[in-house]
Amino acid sequence: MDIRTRLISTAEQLFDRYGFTATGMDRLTQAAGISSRTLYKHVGSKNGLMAVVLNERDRRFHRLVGADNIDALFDALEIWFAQEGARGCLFLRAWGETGGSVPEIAEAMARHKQRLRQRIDEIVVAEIGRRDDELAEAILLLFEGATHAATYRGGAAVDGARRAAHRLVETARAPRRR
Amino acid sequence: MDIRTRLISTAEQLFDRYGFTATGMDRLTQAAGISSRTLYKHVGSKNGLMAVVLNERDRRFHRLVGADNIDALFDALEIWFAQEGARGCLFLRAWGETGGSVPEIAEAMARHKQRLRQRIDEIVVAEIGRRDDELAEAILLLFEGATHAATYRGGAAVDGARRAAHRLVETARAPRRR
DNA sequence: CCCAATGTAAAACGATCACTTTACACGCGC
DNA sequence: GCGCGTGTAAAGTGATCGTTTTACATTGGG
Repeated sequence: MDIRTRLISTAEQLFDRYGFTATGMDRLTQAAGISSRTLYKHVGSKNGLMAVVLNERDRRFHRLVGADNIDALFDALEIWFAQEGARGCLFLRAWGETGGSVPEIAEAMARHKQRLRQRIDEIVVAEIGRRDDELAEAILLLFEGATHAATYRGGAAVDGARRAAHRLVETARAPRRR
Repeated sequence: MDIRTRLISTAEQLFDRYGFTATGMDRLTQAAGISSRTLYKHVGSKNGLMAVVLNERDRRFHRLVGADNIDALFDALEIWFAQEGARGCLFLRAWGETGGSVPEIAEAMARHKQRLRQRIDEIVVAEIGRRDDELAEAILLLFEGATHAATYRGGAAVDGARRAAHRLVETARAPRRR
């Protein structure tokens, strides 16, 4: 495995499991099996590494969340949690741990959330045949909610989100009685 | 103001703004205007302080989220964010930063989430006149989603969650067509 | 064949970490 | 009026932080 890839995926795992600030560079270099000199040649700094980890995770995330219907969206989330565990959104966690004051990290998180919203917009169009901002916002909130509630409620949170999303899609499809 | 109260509310602010691990004890004692000796007499350790902060926040949170209808629930969230800003759930953040391995903190977060769910159960009963686990779960997810999405979408996230919750309540009130 | 690139190991950098200790000041109850 | 509880200030604990440096190995291409 490429040394940079190994570094990034090791860092992602340690950051996710133990937190960003709590994960020291020594622990990281040791786990990745590289010297600290090499690490700094590759990513410049700890903040740089965090940003690289987040951007790589974003790509991986959007490769997984690729289909265009509600079920596929929440299935992807369920698979993600089954594979890696649920400890909340890593982007928000990085942003929170750095007080939002590291530009590269704040930008990585903003980009990720913006892309997620776009993905959901596309799913909404595929589901009901037109744009619906209110519905998309609701699905985003359910997705975000499931991401975080899954840390303490497990996979049931994803089920609940999927069911609620379906109900909302139904009411959006049917002509509103009002 | 009582010295202990001042310590706890100062700590809560710093932890929330800059992160738990990133906030050092020196910065904390200086901001609270107390000696480190006094701090350790009161809360024993940094983890102890974190747990105390969380439990105190839980009390304050449930004092605010006291009413028993959907609007009041999300109004409370909106007020909370207006007063203190939105940086995600502090309980989940503490749990994540400590890797879930500090019992006092893990318990504080579990208690908080359990009480939140109970609160929502009561609101559901008040709204539709009977228990409805699926609806309660959905509202919890919307609440959790709004809490986290508000960090990057602002108050609009709370509006969206409230509207979605209302729609779900409507469909739960009406006899299900199926 | 040698140079440049890329890696390692290990020590050192000053700063900061959570926490303890020493020494001293005040106020209140018995 | 003395002791005790509660506070401060400040130095010191050893460990660990992120990062840089020094010195040396390996390797592939011109």
